[in-house]
This record gives sequence, structure tokens and C-alpha cells, in this order.
Amino acid sequence: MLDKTYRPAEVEAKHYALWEQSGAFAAGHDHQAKPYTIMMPPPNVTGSLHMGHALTFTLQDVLIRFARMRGRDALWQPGTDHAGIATQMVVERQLAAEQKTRHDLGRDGFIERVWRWKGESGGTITRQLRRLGASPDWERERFTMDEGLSQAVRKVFVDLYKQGLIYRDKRLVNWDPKLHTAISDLEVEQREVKGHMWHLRYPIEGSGEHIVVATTRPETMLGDTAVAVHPEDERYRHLVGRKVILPIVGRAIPIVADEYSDPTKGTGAVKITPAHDFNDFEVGRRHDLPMINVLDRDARISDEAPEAYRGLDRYVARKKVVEEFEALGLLEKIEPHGHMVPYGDRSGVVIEPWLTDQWFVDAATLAKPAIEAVEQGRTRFVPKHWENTYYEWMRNIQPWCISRQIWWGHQVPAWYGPDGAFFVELTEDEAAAAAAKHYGRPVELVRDADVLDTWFSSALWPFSTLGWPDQTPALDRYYPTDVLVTGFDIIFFWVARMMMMGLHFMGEVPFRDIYIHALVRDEKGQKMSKSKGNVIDPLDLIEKFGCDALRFTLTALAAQGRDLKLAESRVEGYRNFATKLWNAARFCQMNECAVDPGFDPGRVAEKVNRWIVGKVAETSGRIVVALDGYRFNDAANAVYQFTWNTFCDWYLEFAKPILAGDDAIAKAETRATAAWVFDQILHMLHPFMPFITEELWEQMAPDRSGRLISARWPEYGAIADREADAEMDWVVRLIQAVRSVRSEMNVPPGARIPLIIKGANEITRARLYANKEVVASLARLSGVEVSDRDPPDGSVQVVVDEASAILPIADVVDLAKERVRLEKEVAKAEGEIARIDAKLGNEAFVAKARPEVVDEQRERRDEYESARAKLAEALSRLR
RNA sequence: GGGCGCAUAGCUCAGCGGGAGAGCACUACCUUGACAUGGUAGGGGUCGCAGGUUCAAUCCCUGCUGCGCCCA
Repeated sequence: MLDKTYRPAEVEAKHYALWEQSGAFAAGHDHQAKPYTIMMPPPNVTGSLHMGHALTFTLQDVLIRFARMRGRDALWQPGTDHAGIATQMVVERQLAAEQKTRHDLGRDGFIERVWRWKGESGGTITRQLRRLGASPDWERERFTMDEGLSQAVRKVFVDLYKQGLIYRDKRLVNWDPKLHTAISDLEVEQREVKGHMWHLRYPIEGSGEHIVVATTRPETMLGDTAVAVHPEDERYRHLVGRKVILPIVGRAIPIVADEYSDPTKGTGAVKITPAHDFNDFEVGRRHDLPMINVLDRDARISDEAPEAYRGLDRYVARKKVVEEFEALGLLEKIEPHGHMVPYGDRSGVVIEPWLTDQWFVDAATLAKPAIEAVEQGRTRFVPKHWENTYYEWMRNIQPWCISRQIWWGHQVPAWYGPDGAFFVELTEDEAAAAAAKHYGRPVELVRDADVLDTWFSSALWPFSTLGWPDQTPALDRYYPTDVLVTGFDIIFFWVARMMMMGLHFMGEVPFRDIYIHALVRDEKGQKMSKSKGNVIDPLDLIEKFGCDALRFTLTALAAQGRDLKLAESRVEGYRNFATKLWNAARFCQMNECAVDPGFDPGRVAEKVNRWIVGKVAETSGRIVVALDGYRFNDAANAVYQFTWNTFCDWYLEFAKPILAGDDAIAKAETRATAAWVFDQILHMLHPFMPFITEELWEQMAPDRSGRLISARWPEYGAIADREADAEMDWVVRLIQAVRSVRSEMNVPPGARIPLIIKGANEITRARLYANKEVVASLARLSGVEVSDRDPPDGSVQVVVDEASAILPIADVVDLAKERVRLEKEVAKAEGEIARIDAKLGNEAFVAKARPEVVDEQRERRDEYESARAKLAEALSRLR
């Protein structure tokens, strides 16, 4: 016998271990089966499970379990990424606590230390994924830094280099002065900052005139190499071609005409610092201006600046520049000014555009086929509108800076000769050979110290995890993958880059569908963040309500295109659903509803059984349609509704009189049907609530072999029975009508009262006779009869279809109350009739609307009219 | 400034060219032999505002207002 309540903690641990040990998650069991592949977006190896993970991995797990049950060879490829900067920061913090830096350990020693840390803490997130019930093929777990994936990275780098799609260039990059590395545009966060606009006077050479430039970063003036004005700007036209003497520095720099300068902004004249501003860099290129780098790697003033400034922090220098301008009488004014300032998303410090040598990917070239693939529908975004975001970014894509000046990551496979010539090869030996050929003799080579952006390796994930560059059977079988499930925040970082790399190296898109889900917010709609303190830990919810409750909540809330506002009360509600399921199982057990392996749902005879069997098939169909369209909330609601509102609320109630009755044949059939339906519920619910369903599947039929996780998704023939459907719907309506009147008339809940049906047609009479007991039991009636005589005085009447349900309850009824109720009903019917009449009276409607719509309105009018007449008659009898 | 999305019951949200829905919350009643983590019944909405298209608009189009996100 089942325990009184479901205890998730024990059950979850037990079944997860059994699943994993038995190989239930493994792909490749069935070579006849069509593959179904999902690449798990690798979480950071440094990470721990947050609500966003819980959502994305729950949805992926739902899809993969569903596909597995439908007989697909389902591969959910797991793994983690090495999170270059983040991981290096973690380990450097540890070193700092020991008063050490990575330089004390040296590169090799440091990397060893990171690996050690990864060995100790790297399993956190994968352990947490197990708590969530995730069922990826753990045997195939990969890590972006493992040998195979590193080989893929080297090959991609070398190939792209040799194809001219990776190059080394001196350009402005986003420099993080704290981490001492370049970062990509995407790792820069633009923050609105309340700063100032300083208006500086630059004296014109050889005259008493000044030109006033406005800047938010006065310290960069130390590196100015021009002043730009708009070519059409009348105010400055006479100055173009002349020079200004840069204050403090004393350098003579030209005034150039360039359209970059906006005459409506500030003074219309801008200082140009090509080495420290992306826009100025372009202006500098157009006018062939020198680039003077006045900052060092720490964003301190470099030796290119006047001596008094050297070594000063950029903000100290800013203050000093302003003071000096003021002292020189060259500070025109200072205005408060709100503007955007770039911050490093990891370090949190202000990023400097800085001139360095870096490796770049020619993203624009790689983007073209990736754009086409989506345009042609070879890859489909769901919801569709996300393709706009993708196009927008891909069509304006900038060169991708892939080198990072850190140690933890894939070291760039480039070696430098004594004169700085470099050789990009897969191995040091090959580089040495290339160098020997180049120089005509063996030379000593030094490897490039930089490592690659973590996203460079994750971009290869869909094929590198399958063994590429080797042509493995797995690669052949599982690429392209079926669907990528992820959040919109990494469309640029990851999705776009996988598209580019997948198309370039595999010649085929990495995934057919990209399902973009929303963000999980708190119940007030705020983004969860540590600083706001509104973070909900999924593991806490699992402990409190059970894993299944959390998973079901996330699935039920995952409507397309809308963020999820997660309130604990929702999880609680779905915990209650699990309890409901558990208790339904107890009911089945108590009534000896045992699973019969030979049960054929197509051959049941009882109407209720024919009805519920049809509803099962309908529900299964709804789930399939919903999940195939990534409508997770619809799928969850379909199974929820069926389980609670159809099976528990009605079917089990209908079954009770049969199970308690003495029709042995009907009883046996109903027992078998209830057991079968419950078993179908377990199947349909399993992708969403894997633990409780597995447990009940085991407990309800301890003798059967195998596990629910590996069971097949049920397929039914045409088992729907429209007549049974109509009949049971009618029974439900009749019972609800009687209950409603009882409640409104304050008939004591326990009182058994008689029911008379008047004006019933043949079908209704038959239905009533067939379901007398059920109706009597659920509506708490003392008897049910059919009679067309006038009802006794003091009866209460409700209309059910063509018939009236009459409750002769003169002793308890309050006639005044009943009169009010009937008047309300009559008014309601009259209102509907008036509305329909208005429609039908409109000639244009009758002429232009589809005929079936017009007929439908006529039918509805007849129904309301018939109800109205009956209610009016009942009312007149009360007067 | 450009783009995207959202406004439907007290709250959170489905829905969608012809009859306003769910969950939660609320109200009343109920220890009925699965379940009070429950049951039964009920109240509650000019579907943001203004135009337009249409026989018909919560739904399609335009504008406005408010909110959110992304990009510059």
C-alpha cells in the first residue's frame, strides 16, 4: 500500500541513481531509431545552479524525455565550459588570500592550480543538474578544455587562419585595465553615468583665437592629434587646415573637416584621440593622424605624455588636466552630463579602448551563410521574432577579437620567430618546420602567450563534442541537432557563433530549431540578482516542494514570449497537484484497480469507460501538438487539467458507484480501465514530473519489468466515442445544474432530495436511465424520475438542454429567493436572445457571414428561447 | 535616437475575427471511506485609450499613453 503522503526527497535520490546506473539516459541504444539531439548549453564550470538554469534544463529535459519515450534515439549532450576569465578570477582570488599572484606560480604552475580547483569544485553544477532530474547522456560529458575539444579549437584556428579568416591586427580593443586583457564588445556593459562635459579652449596657432572642444574624458587630451569640425559648419570653416597648440602638451595638431563632428552637439568641434576612442580611431584613419597611446595596461598615464603626468591614474590625471586648464584660463565651462560609460562585465571597472595587437576573426564573412540559413528557414527561431535580433546583429557584425591576455584557456597556436614573423600550425613541431622553411634554418620559436575567448571553443560545441575533427559515427549520426534551447541573452554570444562555425566547418546548420525561452523573474517582475537579494534558489524550492513541483511550475509558466514571474505559491500549487496524483493512486489501489497488460481500451463497454479512454487519447494528442510546437505551458496545462479536472473530479467519482455496486462485469472493467487510465497519466506526465511518476509506476505494478523512463509514449487508435462523450458531458451538466441549485437554495449538503426530469427527449431519457445511480450519488438525490406532469408546488427548476430538472423541495425552499434566481436566469436568456436578434436582424450579417455561422446563431437563439420559456413558466407558477 | 515586446478578473497569465478563460487569491458551505496539500457552489472583467478595416474586432491595421528589454 502506498504511504499516506508522497515524500519527494527519498524517491528522487533513489530513482535518479537507478536511471543513471541502468544507462537509461544513454543515446545509441537503438540504431534503427531516428536520432533526436539537443546540445546542452554548457554551464560555466565555476557555476552553480540558478533559476535560469533550472528553467532551461527543465525544458530541455522535458523535450529529451518526451523524444526518448516516443522512440527516438535521444541524445542530450552534456558538458561544461572553462569560462576563461571567470575561472581565472576565482583561482586568482584564492591566491590573493595566500598573498600570492599567478606570476608567483608561473604559467604552468598556475594552470595546474586551476585544473586542481576544477577537479575539486567543477562538479558542483553537474551534481545540481542531477538534483533537477536532468537526464543527459552523462557518459558523453565533455569539457571545453579537454583534449578532444582542444584539438578541435586548434584545428579551427589554424584552418581559419590559413583561409584568411583569422588575422592578427593592431586595432583598438576593449581593454580591461583590471584584468589586463582584451574583451569582446559583448562583454562590455554600457552603463548610464552622471558625469560632466568639460569645455576646453584650444588656442589657434598664430592667432589670439580659440576653438572650444567639449569632452567627457579630459585626460585623453594628452593624446589628441587633431580637432575635427563638420565640413558644412560655417562657424569653423575658416579654421580648417589651421592648427591648434595643444595646451599642457604643446603639440601643434591640425583642425580637420570630418562629418563625424556633429554641429548640433556640444560646441560642434571635437577633439580627436585616435588611440583612445573608437570613433576617433576611424577619424584618425581617414585623415592619417598619428595615434598616441597615452595610457598603459593599468590605465595609468604612459610615457607618451608630459612627465608630470606619467604614472598617474586616469582619474587623477583627469583632475590634474582640468585644474591645469583652469589655471591657464582655458576652461570654458563644466556642465553636468549624463552619458554611457563602458564597464567590463566581469571586472566591473571602466573599460578603455586601447591600441594593441590582437587576433581577430573575420566575422562578417562567416556571418553571411549564417544569415542565409535563417532566411531560408534551414534554422528556425521559436518564437520567430528573435530572428530579427539575430539578423540585426549579424548584419552589423564587427571583427571578433578572440585573443585574451590571460592564462586559463586554449593557447593561441602561433609561434614567433626571432624577427617577429609568426607561424600558425597545429603543433609546435609543425610550426618549427614551417619556420625552418621560412628562415632556411632551424630557429628558436616563442609561442604566442594569449589564449582564446571561451566562446571561441563553445562555438564549436555542436560538433566538437561529437568527436570532430575526427569523422566519428556520432558526428555523422547526431549532427545537425534538432533543437537548441536557450535564453535570448546569448543569441549573440553563442547561438550566432555556433551558426557561423557549424556552417563553415560542417557545411550544415548546427540545429534545425532554436527555442528561445524567457527570463525567470521574481514575483514582482524584477530580475533576480544577488545585489537585490531577491534570488530564489531552485534547490531550496526542490527541498521544500519536491523537484517535480518545481519542474512542473517552470514548464507551466513557460509561455512563449513572456518572462516568467515566479512566486513560491505557484510551486506550492503544483506540489498540491503531485499530492492529488498520489492520492488518486491510493484510491486506485484501495479499489483494487490493477494494471492489466492485456487491457484493450478500444474494447471497453461501459459508457464512462469509453468516455475516459477517449479523453486520454485526446489529452495525449494535445500534449504532442503542444510540445512539437514548443508550447510547454499548453502541454503542462493539458495534462494537469485531464488529471485533476477530468480523471479525479469526474471519472473517479463516476467509478465509485460502479466499484461499490454488484455488477461484477462492469466492476471488473472499470477497475481495469481506471488502472489503465492512471497508467497513461503516468506516461503523459513523466517528461514533466519524472520522479513521482516513476515511483507510482513502480508501486502500482511492482511485477512489471523496466522503468517508466524507458517506456513508450502511448499511441492509441481511434478510441474516441462521440456518443459516450456527449452522454457523459450531459451527465456532468445535469449534476452541476442540480448542485448549483442546491447550493443557491441552501439545501443542506447532506439532504437527499428527489429529482424529476420533465420534457426530456428519447436520448435524454436513455442517458438518464443509464446513469441514474451516478447522478443520484453525485447530486445527492433520493430518487430520479421522468415525468411530464406539472411539477408539484414549491419546486425549483433548472433547464438542462431541452429538459427541465425539477427539485420538489417545498419544505426547504425560499420562494422569494427562487423567484429572484429565476428572474435573473430569464433576464440572462433574454439578454442573449436580444444580442443574437440584433445580429440576425442585420441583413448584411445574414448575407455576408459564412452560412454555418448564421446557422449557429439561429441554433443558439432557439436554445436560449427554449430555456427562457421554461424558466418563465416556472416563474409564473411561483406567482 | 533605432528596434523588439507587453497592456485581458484583485494577482500571475492563457486565448483569439462570430458564445470572455485558467491558476492563485476571495466568499459561503462541507471531517461524504483517495485526497482539508481536499471537495462543492459562487462573486468578480466598458479585454489600456482613440480612430480605421469588416456584416462582425478583446483578436487585424494606424496613432496615442504607460511599462519592460535590446542596440546606438
